[in-house]
Amino acid sequence: MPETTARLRRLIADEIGECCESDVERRIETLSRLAAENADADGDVRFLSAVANGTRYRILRLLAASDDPLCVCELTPLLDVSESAISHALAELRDAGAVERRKEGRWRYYRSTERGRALVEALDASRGAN
Amino acid sequence: MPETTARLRRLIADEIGECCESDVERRIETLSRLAAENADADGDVRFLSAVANGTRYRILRLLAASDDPLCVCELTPLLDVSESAISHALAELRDAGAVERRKEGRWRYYRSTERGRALVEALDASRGAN
DNA sequence: CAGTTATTTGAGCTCCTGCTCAATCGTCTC
DNA sequence: GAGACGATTGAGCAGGAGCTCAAATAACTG
Repeated sequence: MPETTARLRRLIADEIGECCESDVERRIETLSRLAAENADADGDVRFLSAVANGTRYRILRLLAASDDPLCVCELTPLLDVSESAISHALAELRDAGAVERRKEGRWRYYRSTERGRALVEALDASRGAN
Repeated sequence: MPETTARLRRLIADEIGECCESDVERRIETLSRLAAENADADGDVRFLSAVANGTRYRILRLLAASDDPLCVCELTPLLDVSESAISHALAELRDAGAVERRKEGRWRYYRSTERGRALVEALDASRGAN
């Protein structure tokens, strides 16, 4: 990584007049601590990737908004993709921890997790904020 | 859509003993209203897609956590991808409304939007909830 | 236990994503 | 205005995502 810090060094020099190697290192140190605080970046990205898709996001919204859990056959008529696609989608959402499943006879009831609801609420609350 | 409601009909029959066509329609009606309430699904998915990537999510976290806006050259040494990749990433985050830009001489300073911060906070708050 | 029914799983195909490299755009400095 | 500099943009490629179809499970029903 020879060139990655050259510009940063000049930026710091711009800001405080002078800049030696240790100034650069200190700044990088500080910044990298920022993002690390209570983060599980990979887990979060897995969660976000699961939700970042029209079909899956719509499913999550339905489940998050519904008081009682819903079963696959209730989702099917609302989402113009195949039943199979919905099942695949639910599996991904479940892996990611956005959705939970309960078995009951041959029906499977799905509902949103806390985290799923938290995401939907955050998006609703911040809509049009900026 | 010939087959999409057949199972739903049987589910309702399971639940309430009987089920006619209008019961099915009423249920679908109710459910589709659920997800529609204060939603902009496409916009949300665009936003989520922008954030659902290791590089972009790390950038967002850095910007969301930092008190002052950061410039590209401060991000570069923290994110083992090219400067160009970071610029692409920032452009996507900006399009999606997760990040804002301020020009200052030849430097460009980026900071998170309200919405970007809201997302990060929701994820941090719900970590390990389920 | 043979047949339905509700859902899941796997294969496979197409299209989209994320990166790098090279070229370009504005800004500043001499 | 020539050159350096910070950042951006576009082309292009490898690998991943999202869907459908067909086949497999698992549970109930006679």
